[in-house]
Amino acid sequence: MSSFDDSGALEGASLAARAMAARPAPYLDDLNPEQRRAAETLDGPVLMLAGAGTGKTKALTTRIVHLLNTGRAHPNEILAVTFTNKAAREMKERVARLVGQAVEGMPWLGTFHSIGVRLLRRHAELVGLTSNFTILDTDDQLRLLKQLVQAANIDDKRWPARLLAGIIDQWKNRAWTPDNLPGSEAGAYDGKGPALYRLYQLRLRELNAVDFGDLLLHVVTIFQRHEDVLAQYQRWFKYILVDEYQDTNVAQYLWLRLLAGGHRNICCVGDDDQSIYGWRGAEVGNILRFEKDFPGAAVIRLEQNYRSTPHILAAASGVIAGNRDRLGKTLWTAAKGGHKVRLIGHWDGEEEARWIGDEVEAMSRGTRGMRSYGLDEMAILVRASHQMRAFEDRFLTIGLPYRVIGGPRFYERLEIRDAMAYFRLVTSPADDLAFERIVNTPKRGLGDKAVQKIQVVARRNGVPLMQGARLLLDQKGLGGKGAAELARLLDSFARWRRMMDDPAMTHIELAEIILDESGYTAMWQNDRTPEAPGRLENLKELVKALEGFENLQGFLEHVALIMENESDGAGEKITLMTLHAAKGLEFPAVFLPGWEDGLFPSQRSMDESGQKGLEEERRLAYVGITRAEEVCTISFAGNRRVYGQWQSQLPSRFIDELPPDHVEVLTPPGLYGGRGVAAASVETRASEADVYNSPGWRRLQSRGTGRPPTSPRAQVTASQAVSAHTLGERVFHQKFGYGAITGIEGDKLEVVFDKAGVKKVVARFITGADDVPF
DNA sequence: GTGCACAAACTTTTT
DNA sequence: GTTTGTGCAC
Repeated sequence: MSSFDDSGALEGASLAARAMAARPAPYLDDLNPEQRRAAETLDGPVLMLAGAGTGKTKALTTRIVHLLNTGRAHPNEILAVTFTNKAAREMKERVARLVGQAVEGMPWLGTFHSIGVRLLRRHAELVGLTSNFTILDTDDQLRLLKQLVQAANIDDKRWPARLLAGIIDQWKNRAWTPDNLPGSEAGAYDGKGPALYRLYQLRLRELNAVDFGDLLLHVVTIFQRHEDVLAQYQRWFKYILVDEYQDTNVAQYLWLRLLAGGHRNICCVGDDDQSIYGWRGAEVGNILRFEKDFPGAAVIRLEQNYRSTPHILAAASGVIAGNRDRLGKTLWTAAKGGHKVRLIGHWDGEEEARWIGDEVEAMSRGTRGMRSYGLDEMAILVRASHQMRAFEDRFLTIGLPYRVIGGPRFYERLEIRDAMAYFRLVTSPADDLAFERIVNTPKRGLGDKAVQKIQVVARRNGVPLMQGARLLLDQKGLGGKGAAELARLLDSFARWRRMMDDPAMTHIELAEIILDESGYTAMWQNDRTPEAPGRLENLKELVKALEGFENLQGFLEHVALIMENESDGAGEKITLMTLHAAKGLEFPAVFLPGWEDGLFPSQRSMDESGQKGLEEERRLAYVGITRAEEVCTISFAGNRRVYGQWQSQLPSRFIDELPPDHVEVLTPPGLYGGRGVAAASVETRASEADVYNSPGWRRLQSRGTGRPPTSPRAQVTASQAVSAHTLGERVFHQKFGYGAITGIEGDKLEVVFDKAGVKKVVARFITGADDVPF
């Protein structure tokens, strides 16, 4: 079975030999009893239910080491799958650290997708591909689908290609090929979904391309149709380990079940309470029914938490307790003391950002009896990425260094994708999508019409576009400037391809030559827009990234599978990211802003998936809280701009679910001052948009959080009773229309107008608005 | 064929 | 408030 011996196999063997020689297993002493059981129960199916912060990676990596140490498997006979490259990397590092040697010899430790690619490259011909197939990203995929939709004469206004892309994705997640698509799906996409799906798969095969879903689906298909191939791998992979099992979709589940079918030595690690990828096809059901799938499975619960303080843990448990359908775990900790979860409400999103910015600065100095926290120890976790904006704006103005994780990824940028298209086209001339992308970038006078002509010729002759273009030129089907430019481009590609085969030329030089001679670099150099320099910078970085690879092909594959951006790690910065991106991470201090109904839990999630959606949102809340080690600060705003329109917000229902004993309610800034006579009268005028009169806040107050039932909002106005106006009051302005007062400075008012935005106006131009607020 | 102006649709979450 | 798509003038 030499074909299995990948590059690392040699080191792998020596590593195993070395490990085997070391009989004792001191590494096991480091584990608690449950972790130890998880690491030592090597044979047969094992389900490790590992709560947040319970040391699951430790247990998992120790298990790998133990497998090696007991001589049960060579490093290259262990299949270990993770979801993210980061998790894979971490696991490799930790195994290496435990063994005391680099683990290059674990070729089958990787993400589902990267392992899928490797398997598929080996057996591509079994699904009608050749092993040098291209991996399309979502953008290519969408463009391809758009073409098909338009060709089918479908009104893509009513039936956007995007929708179809989503539908097909879901089908692939469920391991439904065009051939085994259930009848229930017949009506999808105006009844044309199934046919288009078939067409799409056909087209992909013609292009010798696959999308992300195919990386798993094709492999499943191969395993199902070719028993011999499956048997080969069943024998080879003696032990299987799966991380984040709660995130697997049906295709991945089938993939695993097929592979584990023989010996059943499969160990799945997961936490049903942290399943947050249902929208991507993940099936919590997979983990819930593991014991049914693998009768006699050992179920091991890791419940001792080593990360968070008791208050934080209690808050998280309180929230997650609202979910049904749980396997049930009770996290506990030996730790004592610590801060309660802090809760604070704000007037609007900007004030929230302002407060958090100030608080971050204060905490980095050390306040409120807390130790001082470095910026690297703090993170802000948001539900949706657009929430980051307010923070970025604020942090830029106060000069607080921050880092965004998971924003627009490097490889997704326009210039990178263009450059990649050039590279792709050099390595695989049949890549029509790449061709279409760059024929006219930079502008060569080859617009839609020219491209259409090329397509006609190519289709008629059954050849890729590149060849079709050549034919078109030969038949003089194109005139003028366009023809000359096209000829030049084709010649260039022929030349670059020869260079690629020239051993004297490195792929880095080649990449530079391509970008240069194509005029692509020049295009940006001549561009006067402010982002042009940054794009050139990115192109340089792209070329630099090539250094780590042997050739262009290797690089292209790498980029297709790397979804995370390697953001600059230099300097102390506070981290800004989504809750999804934060899974698996931990920070001493965590801020969780935007806990408002509709935003979090997300309205869309609830509309689309009802109770199931709400439960997933709740798990997201759980994930968020459990990221915090020492300080967790939850906040919400009473008003927020949504699509540029101001909306009043209610505190999240999850806030009601926080156990009061473990929560400390903070007073927002500027809300001190005496409570005078004005308070009572003012309160009656308070608009419904008022945070502190909202049902959620009132519930909070009445639950004995140690605060008198007086509305804090009343206190504000008391101190400013000199003004005839109050914060939050609805007003009318001749020119700007209706709005709400957000700031008072003497006779100057800051008003947020429904249509006109924030304005500073003088009080006498304002009249009260008696209509129903918001 | 290119570039600009305006309208509309839109924002979860990502391998 | 943003991005993306469409229509129109050059």
